[in-house]
Amino acid sequence: MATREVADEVLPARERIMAAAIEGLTTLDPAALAIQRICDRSGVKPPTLYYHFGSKDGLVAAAVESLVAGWIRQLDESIDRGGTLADTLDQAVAAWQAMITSPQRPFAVFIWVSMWSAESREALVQAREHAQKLIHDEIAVHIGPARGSDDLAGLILDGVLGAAVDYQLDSDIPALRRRLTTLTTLIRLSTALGADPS
Amino acid sequence: MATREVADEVLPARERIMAAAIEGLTTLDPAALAIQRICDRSGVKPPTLYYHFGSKDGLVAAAVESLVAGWIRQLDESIDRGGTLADTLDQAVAAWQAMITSPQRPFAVFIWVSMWSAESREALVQAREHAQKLIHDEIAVHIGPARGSDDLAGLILDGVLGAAVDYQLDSDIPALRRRLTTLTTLIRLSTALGADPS
DNA sequence: ATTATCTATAGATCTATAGATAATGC
DNA sequence: ATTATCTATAGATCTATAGATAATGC
Repeated sequence: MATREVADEVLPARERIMAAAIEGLTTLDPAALAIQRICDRSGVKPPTLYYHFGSKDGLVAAAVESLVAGWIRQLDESIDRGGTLADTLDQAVAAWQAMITSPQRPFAVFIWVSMWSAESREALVQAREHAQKLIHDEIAVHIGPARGSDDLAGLILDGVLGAAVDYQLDSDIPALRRRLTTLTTLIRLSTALGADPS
Repeated sequence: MATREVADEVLPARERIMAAAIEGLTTLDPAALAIQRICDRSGVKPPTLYYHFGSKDGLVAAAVESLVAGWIRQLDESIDRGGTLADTLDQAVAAWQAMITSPQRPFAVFIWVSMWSAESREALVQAREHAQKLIHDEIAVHIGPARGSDDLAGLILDGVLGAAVDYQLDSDIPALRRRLTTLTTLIRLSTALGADPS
């Protein structure tokens, strides 16, 4: 008998399959998503996988949905409401850095799925909107509802996405940190001036 | 006989294969990169492809190298040296928008390859550095060599990358334009203050 | 002689399913 | 009776190559 690699044998098969699919998605190698590999890692035979998820696309969609829910939870928890703007920004940098460098590579999965899986695109659009709203609300706490503050929140998100792509390319943590702090510096600058890009 | 889809029959086989591989890469569907499909589209049999490129990885690496060279040429040509900062930024937005929305989707390929092909990563790192240097030099023309201006150039690139990911997700051209102009507005703001994030 | 291309196929995958069987809940 | 899992396999890929043959350059 092969060793189960991903999940403990006591978990229900459905959850073991999910865990193995998520593990495959986060390795970022499209070939790693093979049904056979997922079955090997979850100690299950293909018919069991198809019984629970219907198809490979169905499994990927379910795994992405689970990942997205986790990201949103993680983002919500990382927001420290009530501090100064400087504190909030420092904590945001720490949270983003942790997400970008974590082994689950949420941003990399986000980017990869946004290009590969039309079926899961809607879930990603909603995750993006949720994240942008979080950032926007946090800015609004400190500078009030300024004109253009929603665009500013979008720009911050883009900067973080870009930094995640860079990190995927060079795996350079000091450079990542510099990119994120450059971003927050610019936010500070911009909000100090009223965040009105016109 | 099947119709040749990608390149005219008079081109040498090697170039027809390259054209088909690039077309496959830019469709962004990993499955579309199959050897058989590339052969069908270039009117060639597999042994001819292997004769010229040795392996699938070799072909992908050659195609990426060709794409990267094209991107760099395109970026170089899009720089209008000698105008005001405002003119330069307007033209940069137009050039970035054109690249992001072009059918060859250079940013999407860039991002996709950066995650998928370890072999081609070095070419992408160099392309990124070249682009950052271009942006940096253009800023330096207008505000002089300021402290932090290289970080600012990196941030601009990240913002463009992030906007490209967003566009991949929602295909929303007005939103893309807004994201890019928000970015250039912030550059204007930042350079007006001396581009010193400290 | 060398360079380029083909016919034909090996051998390893991959997704998915038919049909049998075991476990579970009423 | 229903739910969950298995054995076994179909059928369609996929990458890559052995070996024959045509085209080209000296």
